[in-house]
Amino acid sequence: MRKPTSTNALNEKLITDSCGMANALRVLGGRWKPAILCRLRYGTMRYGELKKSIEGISERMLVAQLRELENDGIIKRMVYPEVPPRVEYKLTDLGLTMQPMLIAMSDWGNLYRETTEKQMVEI
Amino acid sequence: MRKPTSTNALNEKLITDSCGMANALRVLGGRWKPAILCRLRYGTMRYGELKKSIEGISERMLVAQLRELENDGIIKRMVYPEVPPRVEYKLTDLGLTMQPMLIAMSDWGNLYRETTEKQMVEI
DNA sequence: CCGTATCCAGGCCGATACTG
DNA sequence: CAGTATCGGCCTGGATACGG
Repeated sequence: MRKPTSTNALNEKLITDSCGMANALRVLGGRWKPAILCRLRYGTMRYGELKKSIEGISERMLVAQLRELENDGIIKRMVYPEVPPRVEYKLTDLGLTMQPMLIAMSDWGNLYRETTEKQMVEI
Repeated sequence: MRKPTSTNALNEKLITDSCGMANALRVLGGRWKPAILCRLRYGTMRYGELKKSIEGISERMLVAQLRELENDGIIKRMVYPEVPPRVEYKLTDLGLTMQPMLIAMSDWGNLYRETTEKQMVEI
């Protein structure tokens, strides 16, 4: 960046990359979205299963984060007209394309924790 | 996840992965951190260069995000005792290990934008 | 079982002014 | 040039109670 031969090309790449990262962060950056996405990587789950599986989450936030992921096209919500009601969530095809990114983030996050000895609380 | 043979092993993996992602998000999740990290990927930059390069950022936020990245061990701040003062920022070795993750995020974010036709503003 | 509705606290972040 | 200091709005997210 000090003395680039082609400033315009580099600037375009910077913008593209920054926007890409910002896009990714906007979609998966939420207090509980990592936990939700991790769980749905292994298959379909019901609302109640998610709630029980994610310790500490409130119903308000679970619904809110699920709705955002749904609106962003990452997960699909399937309602079965039964009594008692059943609602299942699964990744969409677009959601499945996140896998390499999610693995890269998980790997680096774990490397970071091991390197710095800082530990996180969230599940 | 519906009927796992070994619930404990899966739960541990879920926790590890979620914590990893949460760690990663805590470190690089900030309004301007994508922009900063993208720029430092290409080499050392001065404070003023960063400020000029990142459109719309205020000095307060630039300093704040730089300090957080520094405290998290991602970037190094180098002060040269000259007049006028000169301060340079660069990625640490730990910061360099983020590259695969950053690329994965940038790639997916761009794929997401192309797929959904949603566009972002941030640089 | 699967959610909504309401209230509210804390922190993120922008704008502005000032300094070694 | 490279920052600090201060104020204030807004949005995220937590707690709690209620509904189909």
